[in-house]
Amino acid sequence: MKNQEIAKLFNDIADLLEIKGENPFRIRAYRKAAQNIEALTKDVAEASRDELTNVPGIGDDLAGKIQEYVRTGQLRFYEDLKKEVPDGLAVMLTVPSLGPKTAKLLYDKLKVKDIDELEHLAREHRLRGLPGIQAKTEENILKGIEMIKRGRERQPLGRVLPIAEDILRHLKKAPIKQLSLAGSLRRWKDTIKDIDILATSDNPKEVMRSFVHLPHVKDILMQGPTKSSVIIKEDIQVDLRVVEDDSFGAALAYFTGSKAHNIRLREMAVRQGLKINEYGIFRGDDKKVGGKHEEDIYRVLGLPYIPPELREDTGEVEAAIEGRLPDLIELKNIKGDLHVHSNHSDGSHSIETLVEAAIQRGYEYIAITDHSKGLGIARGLNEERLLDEKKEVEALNKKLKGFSLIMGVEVDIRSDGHMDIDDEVLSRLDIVVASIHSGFRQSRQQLTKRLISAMKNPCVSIIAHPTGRLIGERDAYEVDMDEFLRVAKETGTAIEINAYPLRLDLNDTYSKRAKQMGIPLVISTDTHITNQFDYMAYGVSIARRGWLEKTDVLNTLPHNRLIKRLKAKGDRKGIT
DNA sequence: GCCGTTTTCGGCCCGACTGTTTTCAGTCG
Repeated sequence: MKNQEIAKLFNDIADLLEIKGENPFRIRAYRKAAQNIEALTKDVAEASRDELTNVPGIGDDLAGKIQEYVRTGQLRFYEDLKKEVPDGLAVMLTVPSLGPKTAKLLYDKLKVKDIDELEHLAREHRLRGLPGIQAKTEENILKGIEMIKRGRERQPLGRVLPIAEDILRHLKKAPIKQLSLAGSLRRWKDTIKDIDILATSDNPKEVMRSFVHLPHVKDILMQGPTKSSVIIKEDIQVDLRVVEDDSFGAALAYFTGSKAHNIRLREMAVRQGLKINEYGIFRGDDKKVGGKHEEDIYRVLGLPYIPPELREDTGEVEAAIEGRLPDLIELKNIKGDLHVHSNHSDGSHSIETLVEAAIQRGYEYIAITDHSKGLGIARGLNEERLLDEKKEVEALNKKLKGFSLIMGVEVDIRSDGHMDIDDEVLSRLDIVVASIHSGFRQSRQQLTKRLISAMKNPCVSIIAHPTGRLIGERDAYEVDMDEFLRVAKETGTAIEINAYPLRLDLNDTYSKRAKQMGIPLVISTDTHITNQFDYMAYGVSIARRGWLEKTDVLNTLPHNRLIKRLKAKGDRKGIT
């Protein structure tokens, strides 16, 4: 897919236009288009001109630019633009507190065009004296550079959420009435840049004081009467906003975002003679018609409530208008976990212990899917040990009431595309989860071929963590996702949304695409130790962000129907 | 640069905080 590439191109163009001081709405058009292309499930390289202009935010001009880029591998307009704006100047925009105006000023007056030079001049106090720049600005620029060096990239949701919840627990000691996470955390985005918190209080001043004095805080970025920002020890920015109780809903909607979603709502509001801000929704001049509850905003606009996970302006507003919002899957719909490791391979617990933990979580079943022999490091099972495990599972199953163990394996897809366990043995299992654990550096073609050969094996029920990404540690390996999804559909193979916080693989965008194509999905945790069963919430959040409903996910089915579905593939009876 | 139950031209979301200013521009979300 060229989508990411083109999105980056448009964002780069927007940066350059900003430095040039171009019309801000033109700049916004590029950013908007970039964002929509990024979220698009269809490959723009294969889209017709009509299909392109049908994408919101893409008109004739940008469609032409996309086609030029797809056809020639570059864009004349961008190449010309780069000649006008010196190389590397756009990088300066990554410094917090330094925007396009200042970057341009620094270049015009001092010929500064990269961050090292900027740091040097700031240290020598040679920036001050320029219009609008004094000691404090110099200091802030140095602080910003410091932050970049520490690396403020996005962090995995699973790492940030527990920290955020701990901050909430501490904040509750302040005189607070209502308290909520907002921002991308509340939308359950898979990576998080900063933690947004909203509170209501009769004594905002005291809340702000408590906030900046939390034990987590390393540095205070700003502190105002209703809004403060700090950096915590984990190098994450935390923003706290305090409003009155009567504005809680409006503020929550506002701070949950996404920005693009909010802009859509506000545009709708303006057309209806309404105005939305963080204090409420207003008719005409200043008559407040809602804002205490988040639902007010949507109700007054004539829309059904849109869940936070959908608020990305990727079609949810249109769906709301047309009354076709999905009835999103919920954690409580999940009836069992289909990817679980025991101490037969690299898990920490006996199968009995896993069963107890699963029952505690209200599950009806789990699948035992230990590694196959190719994964020596994980004490993977050969055919013989696998069949021994099967006997143990069968014996346990006889003793269990109201709970079922499903006997399976996580079979390694070898580098030549063969399964690491004999087909005859695979066919005797209830479920076969196949995945790639080696040869990540193979070509896109080879990797795609391996996945396809696994899906064409009638014994393989599910492809686990299909792109192999580990957020912040390892990029997804190269797979032709179009081809992968097409074959999944053709063979009736289910695809896993792996809920392990560093994986979250499939991601939200591809989950949505898989759903649209009618491919069955499962949500599994890849549990190696019992408390990892709780990662299911992260998997469900990806599913919700992918617009999935209960009926799109196989492990919402009761045990007998699940087994039928899984067997249907091998019998080539099709999926019902 | 996009877009249209006000519009094919003239609009385009809204406000807090900071620093450098004597009333506001720049940045951010």
